[in-house]
Amino acid sequence: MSAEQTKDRILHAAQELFAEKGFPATSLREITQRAGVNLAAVNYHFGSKDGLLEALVRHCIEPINAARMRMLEEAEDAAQGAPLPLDRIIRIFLEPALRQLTDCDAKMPCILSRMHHEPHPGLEALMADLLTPIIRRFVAAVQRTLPERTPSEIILHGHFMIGAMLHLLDAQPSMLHTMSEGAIDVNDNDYLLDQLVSFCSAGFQHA
Amino acid sequence: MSAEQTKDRILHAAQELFAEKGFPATSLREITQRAGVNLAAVNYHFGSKDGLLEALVRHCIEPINAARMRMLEEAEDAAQGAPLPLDRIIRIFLEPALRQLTDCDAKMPCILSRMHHEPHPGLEALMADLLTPIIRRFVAAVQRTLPERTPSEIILHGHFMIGAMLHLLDAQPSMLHTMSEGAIDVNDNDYLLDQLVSFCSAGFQHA
DNA sequence: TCCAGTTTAAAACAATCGTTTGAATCAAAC
DNA sequence: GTTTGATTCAAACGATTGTTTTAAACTGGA
Repeated sequence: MSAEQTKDRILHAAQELFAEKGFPATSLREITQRAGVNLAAVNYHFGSKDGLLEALVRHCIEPINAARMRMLEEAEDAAQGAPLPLDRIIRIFLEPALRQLTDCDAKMPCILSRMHHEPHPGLEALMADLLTPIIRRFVAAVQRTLPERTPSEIILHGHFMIGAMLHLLDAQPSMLHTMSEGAIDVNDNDYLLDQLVSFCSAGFQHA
Repeated sequence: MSAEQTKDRILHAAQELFAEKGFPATSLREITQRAGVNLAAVNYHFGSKDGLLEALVRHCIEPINAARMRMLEEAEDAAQGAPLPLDRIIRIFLEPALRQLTDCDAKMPCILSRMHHEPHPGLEALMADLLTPIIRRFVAAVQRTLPERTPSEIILHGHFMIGAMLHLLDAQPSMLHTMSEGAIDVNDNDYLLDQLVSFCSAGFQHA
């Protein structure tokens, strides 16, 4: 097995287990067993368990943020300087994250929410580093659409939006399913995305 | 020291440490040391570390839910059968939770968010048991105000609202503070509550 | 074929974990 | 003052943790 294959299998197993049980409750033996590699491979390839976590965070977040940046730039280019509709901006922010639910192995709780809520030393700073440029970019876009809003208001509303998104991504679809007595199709990600975009768009524009 | 004092000190120390570092990463030795009690006291009074977690969850959640129930019933009684304004319902749901931020020791990350996101076996079911009656009660109240909404829609919007609330309660005020370059006063809980209520009220009423 | 560098394998490391034990201590009832 | 039950204490238990070590297996270029 090549080195890249080994690293990928470790990352994949770690993503599943961290999402399912959290970082401290997951042992390296569990990860390497599921990945089918030797225990020492984690320390060899990633230096430490903490190193694996940081690599996993980057591995999961960076593609999402890259997609957000690309889609926002394409939309702004196409608009030729005109402000984008608010729901368009919000959808561009939310869709790459929610798409994880569709692309990932079925039923896997999403690692993205776990990364935001895992209280690990240094992780919050790393997440802030990865998210700050994206947030600034989207705040600027919203400000062009809602010029009467202050940046602080937009940031606070974005905070609410991210919270709603993370909670939807979290391992709680069962809660939604049981509470609605099966009426909500938790696998219909297009519907969930539409509803979330509408909810947040209205929230941003509140009187 | 009486037995009740011992249990309270353990609960208090556990609340701080679980909120700060999460459940699996917090050792009983750390808790008992901070509480100033003997290590064996946890197993004596709560049976096990898991038993302590369950007791803490009930200790933290039940007062909030009791306040929600009481305030909603008082408001409905005063309205004499008329539907309550939406923002009134939402404020009654959010305020008892956000008040924790004011009442708790300053700067303490809120345990409420951690409890929702800690992936511990059995904890999700316990949280569902504690929250289900409250949610059903509030869904019924909202449905009287927004009769054109289906229960499923209200539940989904409530899900978004809870996500926004938990993210605000989470240990991320520093993120808000730095992103807004200090313009957002993260200690002004009245302002944060007002904004969250407005955001969610608009979200519930979206076209 | 040989060799240098890389990756894996199994075992052992010290440290820490939750839990249990049994004696010591406490408070109150008789 | 003695007894009884509840509570606290220090110590130790076995198990598991992340990490390191040593040798074996593999890799691709001369």
